[in-house]
Amino acid sequence: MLKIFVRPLHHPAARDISVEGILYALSDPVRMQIFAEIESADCPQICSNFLVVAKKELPKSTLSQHFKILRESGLIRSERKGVEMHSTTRCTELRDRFGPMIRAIIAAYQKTSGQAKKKRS
Amino acid sequence: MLKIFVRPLHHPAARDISVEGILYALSDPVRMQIFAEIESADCPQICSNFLVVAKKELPKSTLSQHFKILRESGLIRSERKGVEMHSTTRCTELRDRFGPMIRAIIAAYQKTSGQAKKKRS
DNA sequence: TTCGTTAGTTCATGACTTGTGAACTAATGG
DNA sequence: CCATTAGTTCACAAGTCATGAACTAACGAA
Repeated sequence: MLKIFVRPLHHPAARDISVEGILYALSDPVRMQIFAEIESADCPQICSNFLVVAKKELPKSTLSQHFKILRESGLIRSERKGVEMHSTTRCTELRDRFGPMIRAIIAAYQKTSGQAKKKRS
Repeated sequence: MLKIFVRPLHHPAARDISVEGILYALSDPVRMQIFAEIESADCPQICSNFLVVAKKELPKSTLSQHFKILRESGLIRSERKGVEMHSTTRCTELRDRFGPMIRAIIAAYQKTSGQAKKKRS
């Protein structure tokens, strides 16, 4: 049968990473948590996607989408390692392009998470 | 007839402002532009909503929604001044709660805006 | 007072997005 | 070659967003 299912794993070039795209990616609590975990585990940290997340009671397809959005926003770089997927933050490129923004976001998130009573909308 | 149409103009308390809500609000290019304009026009700057925006070729209802999202995320404070609406950034509260995050986002946005070739999704 | 204008909100709805189960791929280990 | 693990893709229901139409609310002029 030989269906060719190349799955390209697209990562944007550094110059194509936008502030808006990053903010959008991190505006979801699940993605923020995932990214903060990868980021704070000593940059650049390599980890299996679904071990990092410890399933979080979310379906695989949902997590797969979240990782895709993080990847395509330029925040993480993913590589297939055998049957697993490993992700690292693109922290050097991100710092070069956006200065202290990412660090400031993670710091603010870690300082305030779990204490807001309301959410948007 | 005397319909009472109180329109409350809700602003969240500082402790209820979340990082995710702010990132979501600023992940839209129109809102980012509006906020950057208010913010960079010397904090806290008071300005008529629709003059700041100079209509941007968007319908009023759309802009009204964008201002509402900025307001309810906690980024701006709005006040009715006669027939106009005036907004200021809540920069002191935001700095107290989130440190340099907002400034870092605006700086990164101003440094890179207009140069990304692709956008999210 | 009433009319007109300006500034903005609310509502309804159609278009787009997002989350998820089901079915799939792809690598590895018996 | 079958089973298992890890993850992706697809389809579609449910939710969110953008916008025109209709409205409010303040003010100025006659």
